[in-house]
Amino acid sequence: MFSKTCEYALKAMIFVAQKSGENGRVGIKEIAQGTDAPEHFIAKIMQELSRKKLIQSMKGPNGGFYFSERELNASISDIVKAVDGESIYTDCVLGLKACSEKNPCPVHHEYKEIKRKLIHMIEHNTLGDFKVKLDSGEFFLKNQG
Amino acid sequence: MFSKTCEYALKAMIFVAQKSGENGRVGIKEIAQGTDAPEHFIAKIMQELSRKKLIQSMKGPNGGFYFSERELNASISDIVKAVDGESIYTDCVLGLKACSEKNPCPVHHEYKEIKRKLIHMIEHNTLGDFKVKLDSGEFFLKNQG
DNA sequence: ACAAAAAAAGATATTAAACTCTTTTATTTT
DNA sequence: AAAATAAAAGAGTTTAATATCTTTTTTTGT
Ligand code: FES
Ligand code: FES
Repeated sequence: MFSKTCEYALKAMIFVAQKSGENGRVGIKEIAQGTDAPEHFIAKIMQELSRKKLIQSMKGPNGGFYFSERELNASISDIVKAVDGESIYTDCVLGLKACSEKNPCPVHHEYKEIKRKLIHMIEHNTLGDFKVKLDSGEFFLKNQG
Repeated sequence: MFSKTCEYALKAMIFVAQKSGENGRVGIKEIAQGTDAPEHFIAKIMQELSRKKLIQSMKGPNGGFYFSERELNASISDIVKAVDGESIYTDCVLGLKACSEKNPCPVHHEYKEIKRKLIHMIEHNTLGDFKVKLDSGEFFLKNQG
């Protein structure tokens, strides 16, 4: 569904949302550890997200990534768009140039319902929401073991 | 959602399902044309599907691909499994090793509903069903123009 | 039997995604 | 000011997906 890069991005953002707060910033090493992602790769991704103002960063000792309130209101969808572009909105299941009513593929009418729910899911979950969810301990960002 | 290879496979299979029948077999060139796919690439894919008994093929003059009744009962899901494997069943939205109740990611509970519908969609649409659909002229396997 | 047609098979090439390594810049602490 | 820390930036590598090209085998029609 999403690119691997995007999966890493989402996990990292959710991880930082949970970890950061009063206590301060979260470093790349900690993010990589906490989400089972390759350190240098996730660093690149965070760099990009930072450039796009979806997260704050600070260099130097005690530096790292963190959120201001504003950014905690960003939805999964905002991150997905930043990394994978609009494809989830425009892709046709069978790979037609665009998913549309004018040139529908044979599964279009069944898929559009699903797509609606998919989009609802990513647009109505903010990073802030996940912070609460993860604190409950019922959800994970990496496999146990 | 599906790999490009899988999209090609699906379109090709649906195309042949529609075209074949009393009139006979459908050649690779015609399939490539009719689905906007690279000829040599789709040839490879059909080869594999034929080896997996999801479609029949015949070499030589008037040769090509065709279905027997049995194969027209195959679902989208059968083709997806043959090409992309089980990933649609097992993938976690955030890329955890597996999508499961035991190690759920933060979007799992919302996603599993969607996934259920997705799986229903691919399991309850047979190639035969598409034949009818496409004959109606309301659906397309490639972009117009 | 021979030539033509068409898929099967094998081998190779291209491209894009995923990942790594090295150097630079900003910030803080001493 | 100097040293240490950590992200930013740049460059490079690896791997997997996508695509093409060439040869072989099977079948049919003459
Ligand atoms: S046109 Fe194919 S999913 Fe909408
Ligand atoms: S565990 Fe992530 S979607 Fe099910």
